[in-house]
Amino acid sequence: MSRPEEAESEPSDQPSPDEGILAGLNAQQRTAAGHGDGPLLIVAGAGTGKTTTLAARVAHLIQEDADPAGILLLTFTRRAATEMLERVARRLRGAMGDAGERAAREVWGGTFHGVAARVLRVYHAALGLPRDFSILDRGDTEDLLDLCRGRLELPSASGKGAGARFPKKAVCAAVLSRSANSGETVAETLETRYPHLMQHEAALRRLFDLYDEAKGEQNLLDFDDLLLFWEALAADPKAGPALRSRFPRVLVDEYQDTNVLQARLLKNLAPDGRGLTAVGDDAQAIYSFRAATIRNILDFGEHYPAATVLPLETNYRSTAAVLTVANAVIAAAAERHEKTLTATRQIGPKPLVVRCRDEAEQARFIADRVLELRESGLELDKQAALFRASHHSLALELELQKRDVPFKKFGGLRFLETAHVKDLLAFLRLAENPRDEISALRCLLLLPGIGRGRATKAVAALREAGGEFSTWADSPAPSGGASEWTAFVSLMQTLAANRDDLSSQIRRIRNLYRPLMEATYANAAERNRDLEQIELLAGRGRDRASFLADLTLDPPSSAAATAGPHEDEERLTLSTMHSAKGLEFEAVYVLNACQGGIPSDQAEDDAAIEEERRLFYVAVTRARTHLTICHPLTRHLKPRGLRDGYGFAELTPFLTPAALAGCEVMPASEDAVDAAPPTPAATVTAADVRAAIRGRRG
DNA sequence: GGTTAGCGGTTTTTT
DNA sequence: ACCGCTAACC
Repeated sequence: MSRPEEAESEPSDQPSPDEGILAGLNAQQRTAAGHGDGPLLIVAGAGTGKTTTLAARVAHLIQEDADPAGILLLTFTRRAATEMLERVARRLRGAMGDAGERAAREVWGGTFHGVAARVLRVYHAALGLPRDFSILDRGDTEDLLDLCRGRLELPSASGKGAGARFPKKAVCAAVLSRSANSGETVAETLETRYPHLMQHEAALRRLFDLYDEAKGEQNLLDFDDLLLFWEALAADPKAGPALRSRFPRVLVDEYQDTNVLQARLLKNLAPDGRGLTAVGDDAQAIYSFRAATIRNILDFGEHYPAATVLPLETNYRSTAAVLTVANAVIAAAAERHEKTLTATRQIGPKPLVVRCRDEAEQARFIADRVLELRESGLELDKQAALFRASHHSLALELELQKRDVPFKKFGGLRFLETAHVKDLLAFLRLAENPRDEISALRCLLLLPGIGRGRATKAVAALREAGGEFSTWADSPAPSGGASEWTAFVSLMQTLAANRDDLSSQIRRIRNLYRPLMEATYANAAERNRDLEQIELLAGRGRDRASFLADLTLDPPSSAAATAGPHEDEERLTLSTMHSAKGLEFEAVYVLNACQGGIPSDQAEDDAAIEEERRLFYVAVTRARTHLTICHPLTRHLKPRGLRDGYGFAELTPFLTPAALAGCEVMPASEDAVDAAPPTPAATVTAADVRAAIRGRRG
């Protein structure tokens, strides 16, 4: 694709041999990539070639003789790490040939959690941790907490009595995780975020203690443990120095979305900041719900007094027209690092703000426009629809389905979080770690004739037998499901031996599970296809433990993204704004840009509204050329305590007059011009009016 | 005693 | 779609 309108071309990862490893970078990028050993913060605005710069910096370090296996590259997603390391390899190949490419593969790249797991598998012995711990995802954490709550005989979550209500498992997990990630005590977290639960502080702390104990006994670590154990190792007076000399270089991407725990970990990995590089943009901080704090990036200079702070301000992604609107959106933010992004791409259409009658019209409009651009040569792969909450895309999904437009959806309920997928994996996880009681319970409860009572007893028997599944063969089969029980016990014994190829193990599980699934789910055939995907995903010769860990730490974001019958078919992207972080598209459609859509109606205090503003900014800055912001005039409302209904929706306040001045505002159809503004219900009804008309006729 | 079916009240964003 | 409760059923 040629883009003659560009004043400057995007930095390239294929340097010509005479320009050296930093070839193709602009002056600001070159300074950042070539910086020495001191602590470095790169404040990189949206689309300013952050990935290019970071990749060049890693390549530069390796060329300057840093041991690639001593470089940690911490990114927000695994995909970001993979992409970055590919770019490092490309640069190094130019400078060092094949040896350079091999060096790039030695870098330890991944998410904080992924790298933590890898570090702990290597250094487990230093902490007296077993090497083969299993990793709990969010759902597992909740289930185990729930189990512990039962053991403590705490009041249940939905008791009818008004005062006695104990928080639900999801809330308990949120409190615990927030406290771990923010560095606050449980009491502080309750006070600041959950004041209505303060009466339960003592009970919650007992619950969390028991949960920790259970994890210890069952050889489990949750997401937060991965970071906490890594931090403990780094902070240790004996092990810490060894870890530091093993990894003298640490580079962190998306630094604005790190939390107190992660900052503490980094401080322990590089106490004076030597070898530390952080890259981020305070204007794109959108993860405070995960305890991320913008203070990390704003206070970098105070945490590391020797720090150099370098900005990247030349935007290579978006046209000037798009950037004008983006700059106006973020200019209204309450607190921010002042920086001005300048565009290199001058020519492009004005962003559109489209008034739609309702969500259905919004869906039709977007589908029309996607196909129109597709006709003019812009592939579906280069277009994306972005929304605040996963369910906002429902109407659009229906419309696309109707018109046979292929799409893949990111964000929201994950493939791995669906019941049938979790069921299948529970068998594998139990075989891998027979002490894992959550997985054991899940498997047992699937079997006919086994409910809570028998399942609990079977788990206890397994524990006492030291994880030998043969102990189950001796106990009597339940009356209602003798054959299933026998098949299950023999399956577990086979899996425990771990002699078959992983995909044949999954095949065996599916054979047992399929009839059970057919009895439970109406759409068993569809679900069975998902399970086939897992079998394919497992591939050949895959190690079971690492397969399970990878799946937990880097879950496939959608079933369609994993594979499917038309794997390489081009598809439109549907994504939550959160999941679109770091990506770019030629054409972006923002859905539900209305009050209650973005900002979400869940956002209440000023800080939350500011974060919604940054989220909207993230969405807008994903667009390279075509930006279409849709605003339905009526919206499905579900206010607390009221019945469902439709209400008038105002345009998002984030499109300030200054931002709107850069846009072309248009209705999607004639209908969309005159939708009713908020009007109180009239005292007369249509029937009254008809009666009056009749009366007037005499 | 223990399992299963049915019902009513919730569901932002994610490693 | 999911959780937790209640009431029928073995």
